[in-house]
Amino acid sequence: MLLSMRAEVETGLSEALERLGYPTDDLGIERPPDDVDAVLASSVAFRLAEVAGEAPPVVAAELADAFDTSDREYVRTVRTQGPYLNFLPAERYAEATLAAATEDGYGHLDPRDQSVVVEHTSANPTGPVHVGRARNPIIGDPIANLLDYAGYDVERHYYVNDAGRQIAMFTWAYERFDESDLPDPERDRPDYDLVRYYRKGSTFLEEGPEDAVAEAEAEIQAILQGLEEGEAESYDRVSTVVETVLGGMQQTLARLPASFDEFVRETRFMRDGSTEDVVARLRDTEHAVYEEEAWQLDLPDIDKNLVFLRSDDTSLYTTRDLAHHEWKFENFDRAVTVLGEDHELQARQLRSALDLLGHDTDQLETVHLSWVNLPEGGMSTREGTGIDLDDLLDEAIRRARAEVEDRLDGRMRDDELTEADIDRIARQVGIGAVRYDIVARQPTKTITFEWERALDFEAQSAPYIQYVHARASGILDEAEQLPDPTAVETATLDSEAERDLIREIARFPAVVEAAAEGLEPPAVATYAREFAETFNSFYRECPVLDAPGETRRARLALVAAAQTTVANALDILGIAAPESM
RNA sequence: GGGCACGUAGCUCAGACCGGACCAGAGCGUCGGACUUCUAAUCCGACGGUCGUGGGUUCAAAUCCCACCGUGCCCGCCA
Repeated sequence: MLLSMRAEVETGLSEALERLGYPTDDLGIERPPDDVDAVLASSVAFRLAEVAGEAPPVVAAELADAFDTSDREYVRTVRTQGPYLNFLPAERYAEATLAAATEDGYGHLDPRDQSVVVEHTSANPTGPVHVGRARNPIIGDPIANLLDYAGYDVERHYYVNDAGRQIAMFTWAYERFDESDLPDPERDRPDYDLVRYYRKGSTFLEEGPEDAVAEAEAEIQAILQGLEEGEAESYDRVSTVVETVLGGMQQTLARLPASFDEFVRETRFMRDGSTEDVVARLRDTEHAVYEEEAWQLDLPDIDKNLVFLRSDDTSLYTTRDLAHHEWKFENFDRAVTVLGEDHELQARQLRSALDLLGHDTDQLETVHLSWVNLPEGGMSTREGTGIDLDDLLDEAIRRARAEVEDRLDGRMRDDELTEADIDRIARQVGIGAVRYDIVARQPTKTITFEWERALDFEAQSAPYIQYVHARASGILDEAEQLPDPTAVETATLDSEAERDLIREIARFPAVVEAAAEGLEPPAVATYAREFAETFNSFYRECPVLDAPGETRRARLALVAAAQTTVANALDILGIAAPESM
């Protein structure tokens, strides 16, 4: 609803400015501070002061007079407070907000008829997903959700690196070593099973006898060549390892949950000839140079040359990724990629090379994530350092369960939680807490992973927000009959707590719009927390079920609207909204 | 050495892209209060900050520009 109100303010203010002969290019519309009784404000008067030859407050008063509120649906009055213009909402604003927010899809913007592919996670299928990698789906999934809410047709892709050296080495190791040479797997799962070969192979190459290592290198090289030449046998050997490990990784990711519409395999772009085709076209560009027996691109504004064809005529990761992105451009209007910060240079080279090939690279956006480190250092699948995401989730659920059981005695609500409820709550709260801890922070900031903080259920955390949903659900549950939200007297909702809550509900679609625009899930996380605070004040001050007549009806409608809003905000973040906890 | 990012209360962060009611807001921690009232995973209060440092632009700077300091990442015919 805030979006509609803003549109009215924009046209109204433009008209007023025009009438007075002022420029209309900068309306200075902003959100007023919480203690101001307005929904929107403008600071134009500051900038107009010089043109007008008057002090800002004088200009503001002049504008307030010129603003025509007679035909406005949502703007009731314009008031000045010093140099600021404050726009106060009409009762219709509250009515429309309640009506809109009780619809299940509240927060979804109008469809745009534009497709976007969100690629995220894309971790190499070398072993179990660790906590460092988990930042990618935990931010990538909400980015996809956000674009979906913003009206795009979204597809979620996981790009599977099945053609690289790592995978060739893994394949060799898997075939070369025997199970009896390996330690027991940490879990009875295919990715935990196979990663042992990967680690064993990696250690062997570093520490093994010289001639055996040379022999292994030759075998790895042969696998890579086989892939390059399109030999079916090489593809089969590699895919045994890749598909098995990937299957295991998907089980972990599904717990978050993060799911994908398509797993796009890198080898696809070797087999269909598109990588070769890219190479041919790159060679014809004026930036192509042949140096040290390899084809390279001397890209504008990038110091480092990009090698796109090795001296042995094989392609590189980035070459194949170029073919991959040309395919994305053919099939989607926009492409968003969520990558680790170590790919920053590679992403710039990719963009620049795509530009060279004649693509509109404005369609391509990249979100870079900084590392999640342990207090003692980084995480690595190959070295086996780091914490498996499964372990983190298990521990989170275990602690959440202990918490639920602790609270059982002091529980005021007289419902009986079944064993199944306790399981459900532990899972929702435990996993929610892990996700919120990561999604709420700016991706550019390095995270040092600490158990205590990641699993703090009382901080600014998921359970705090989930609790609001449970409280709202509890009230609605007991109310039995819900009022028609379009037929309640919103005027009875006149306390500060009620007005604040309406205001927060109304702002949700605008939050979605801005967060989608900037690809910023943390903005939704912050909103959800602020929303929860506002709801909790309302909850404390305004009894719903025991309120008299029309007040009860109106408050019930308000609680229903709040429940939908918080449920959908959590939905964007990929965090469960518990009915009870 | 070069490129990119980050630096805000003791700790973890929001605010920065788009300067304005911010002489800066949360949470944790510490201290003190509130459960006969729709779930206390809640709420209320107190203590706590030269917004890394220095300069500049502006009527106005946490926010924009420059320099410096500190930290992370990258600078492979790896991915």
